[in-house]
Amino acid sequence: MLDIKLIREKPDYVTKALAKRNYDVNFDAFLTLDVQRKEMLIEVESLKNKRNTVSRQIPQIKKEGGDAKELLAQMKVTSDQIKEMDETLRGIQKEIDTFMSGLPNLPDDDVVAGGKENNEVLSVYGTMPSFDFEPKDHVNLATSLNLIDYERGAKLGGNGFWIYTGMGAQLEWALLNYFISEHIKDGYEFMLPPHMLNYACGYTAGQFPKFEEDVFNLEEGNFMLPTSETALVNLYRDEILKEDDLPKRLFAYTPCYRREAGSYRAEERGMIRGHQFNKVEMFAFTTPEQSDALHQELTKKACALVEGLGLHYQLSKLAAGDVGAAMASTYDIEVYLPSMCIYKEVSSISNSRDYQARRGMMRYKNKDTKKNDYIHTLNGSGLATSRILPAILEQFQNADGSVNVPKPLQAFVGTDVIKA
RNA sequence: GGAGAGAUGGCAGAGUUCGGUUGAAUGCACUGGUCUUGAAAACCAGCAUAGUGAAAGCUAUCUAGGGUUCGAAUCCCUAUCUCUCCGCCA
Repeated sequence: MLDIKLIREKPDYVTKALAKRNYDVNFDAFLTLDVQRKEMLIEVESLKNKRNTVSRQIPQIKKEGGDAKELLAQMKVTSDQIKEMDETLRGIQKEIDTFMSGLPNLPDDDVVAGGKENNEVLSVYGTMPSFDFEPKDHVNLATSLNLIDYERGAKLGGNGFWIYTGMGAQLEWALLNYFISEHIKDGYEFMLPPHMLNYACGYTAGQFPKFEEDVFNLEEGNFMLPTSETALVNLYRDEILKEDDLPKRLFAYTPCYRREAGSYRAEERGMIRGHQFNKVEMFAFTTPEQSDALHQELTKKACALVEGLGLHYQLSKLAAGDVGAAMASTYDIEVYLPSMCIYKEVSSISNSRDYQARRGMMRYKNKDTKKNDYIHTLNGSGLATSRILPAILEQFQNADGSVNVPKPLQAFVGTDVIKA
């Protein structure tokens, strides 16, 4: 949610900032409505004041044996008037809320305009792997090494599901263990949240109402979380934290459930895009002053994890149009997939600033001003194992079809090379 | 799944029987002050959120949403959540 005051005071500034996302808005009608709301509000409030004042006098009049009949009749009229106006006002308020909740976050000043094509590669780690043999793709490798059972996965869950089997499951689990133990080492608090969340969680995260179609909804009204960010961001919804409690550094492991309706499955074979994948997610709650530093910290952590595995990757800063609606700034870590000759996202590290905090009323008591200010929320994958595993298979494959196990995983897996 | 109890400020906890200046007693926590070499204790003062206004103030909020009433924390309906007992169960 954007600050409505900012829209009132500097509508052109907001329009311009959103234009960087290729998002067109005109605030004229909205501002008219906003003024209308305010005028009406002042009117009802004065009516309510009248009602309250008179109501308070009535017991006194009765006590003195006076006749309040006429007053009561008058107040009945006033009361009905109030009810009617409140109704209209509710309608206007709802219209305003709907409009406000649909607006995406303002990109930071240093985020460049435009879409994906304007993403900027900041750094590259390692060298592009080269093979003196014909390298296989991860589907081929995962199948021939019996790491993943795609067919039976589809039999069980349908298209977009797979089964980690044997060493594949061990490898996946080893990745999770590696990430988790690194985060614990860094002093982040480990959370295992519910996988089914209520509507308010999706709203606060900024996914609802716009992206309701992207998640699996349950009959009970809850939905399956598309990322643990959706759970973590709601931890302190409707709460006021102490400034000394910030920043809070957390991480969670959950599977992520996504519809991925009408997506690129055909061209993205294997486990690049599924309805369920594993991810360890980092999350931070900070004061506005701390959030830039935390953004750097989370990014560094995510990079360190990929580097620890020895994978060749690049770090990009996203252009405004590629940044998620709830975010102000995002770095992507993209790992190289030889079979597709592309860099594929394994981590997105974003600063939402106060956008999510406004939606979820998350504040902290400012020590200096004694006022309640909105906190800043940041999130970053650390990391999506289901995207990392294909990269490991493809980047570390040998001519004989075996795959070298990255050092940090060897203890968990119990071997340094996976053979058929 | 069945039966019952409950939800009040940062926390605890009155108020709900019998609707009337109750945005809400009291305690704790927190903030400032007095005292003290310093601290503790004691004492004094302050301390919910949001909207609106230059301010005084006004309006709303006692889980949420409806209703009754001149007036609702208090009465009625619905939803959500929590707890207890029974049943079932990893």
